[in-house]
Amino acid sequence: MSRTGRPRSFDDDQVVGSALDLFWRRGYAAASLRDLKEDLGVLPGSVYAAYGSKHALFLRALGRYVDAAREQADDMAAEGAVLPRIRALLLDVLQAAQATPGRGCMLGNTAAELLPEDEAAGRLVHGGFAALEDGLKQALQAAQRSGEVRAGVDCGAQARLLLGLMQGLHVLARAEPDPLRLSDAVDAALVALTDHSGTGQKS
Amino acid sequence: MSRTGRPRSFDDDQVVGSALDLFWRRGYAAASLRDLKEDLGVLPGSVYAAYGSKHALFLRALGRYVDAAREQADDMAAEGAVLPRIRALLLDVLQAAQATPGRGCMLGNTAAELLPEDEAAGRLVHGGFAALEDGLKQALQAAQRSGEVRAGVDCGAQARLLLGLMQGLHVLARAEPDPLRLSDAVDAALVALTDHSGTGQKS
DNA sequence: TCACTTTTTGAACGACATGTCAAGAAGTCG
DNA sequence: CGACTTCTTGACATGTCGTTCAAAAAGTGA
Repeated sequence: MSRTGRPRSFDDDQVVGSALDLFWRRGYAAASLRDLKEDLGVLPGSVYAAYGSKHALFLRALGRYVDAAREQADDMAAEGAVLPRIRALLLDVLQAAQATPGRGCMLGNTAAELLPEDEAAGRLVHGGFAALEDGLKQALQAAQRSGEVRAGVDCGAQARLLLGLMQGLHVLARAEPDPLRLSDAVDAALVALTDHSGTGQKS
Repeated sequence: MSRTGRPRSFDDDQVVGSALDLFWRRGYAAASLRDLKEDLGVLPGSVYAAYGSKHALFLRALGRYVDAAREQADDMAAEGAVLPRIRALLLDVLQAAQATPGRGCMLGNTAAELLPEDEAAGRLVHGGFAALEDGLKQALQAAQRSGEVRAGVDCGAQARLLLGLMQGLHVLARAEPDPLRLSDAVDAALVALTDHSGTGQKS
């Protein structure tokens, strides 16, 4: 059935998308609803009528980011070689830091600014991290079955290590004039996963 | 020579220390000077007379944190086994997250909130990260000379990896109800540094 | 066309932020 | 003691924030 009354003048997806962009760049507290008006022409009153509060809009935007992270996590164990894909994922953190500085990861940004006080945001962030960790773990396990990853490796622990490194790179890259300088840390994390028979042994 | 006039009623070190504690817990923007009054009894007017601005006081507090990080970095290559000390350093991140949640690392917090816009803070954070990276690298190189670390290891890259993991753990621990769950990621990063002749090889 | 419903609009509110300032308090030095 | 200097104090200026609200605008359905 159709609703009566004046229709919305803005598109919900566009508003949430622009809100995500704004919160991602500036953080939650530093992004004001008047800034959103600048970006979208939507006045605070309309935001309140549509979403209830600034915090509710933030959770919508964060939820969209988490959905995107979930998709990325699901694509991680796709066909083909896994390790190059994980390598590209981590190097992309550094590339993005160089191309568009000051963004970082919305999950990490939110964790640093609002957790653990903000429980609703905490649930979303935790879900995003859990999805990424699980995606990495599944991908590593698949790679282990195909022989791409050494047999003795604890894929769960390695997934947590890689996720931790990823978040750490987001942070370090902010303070680094040349983020790509950190690239060799990615390779250092990955070489431990592959087989090195006949190398690095005592004579 | 002694100065004339009414003497300060507060101790500079105490104020900077309490400011550090406050900024560390709440972040820069969310910590107001009136909060400092609550903690110390020092009114905003006195803060401005003594330090010039909220931002200047923040830089003083951040500078103190960086000094402490430098000391920690210097202690890293002390005598005795290095890897257990690095392991303890990383596990302590998780322990601290469990014992006193919501603090994280002041360097990472500042990077996430203020960088790269705030250039003065950026220089301090960069210096702190550089000191930690160099401390880890020096420690790993010393451990390599003593045979504790395998010969083929790139200590610079490993230092960046460990620093990245450390910062990442600070972030992940905020969203984790049980931070110690991430402990195995620390060991996963460290086992790659030691010698494993005769293990993990194909039959 | 005309009631009816919903959204938009812009002003306004109260709370709180940083930063300022004049007056009083509390020391030091001749 | 008394002049001088500095610090403290609390009120205040100014601005911005999230949020609310009444009135105008713009649709829908009979």
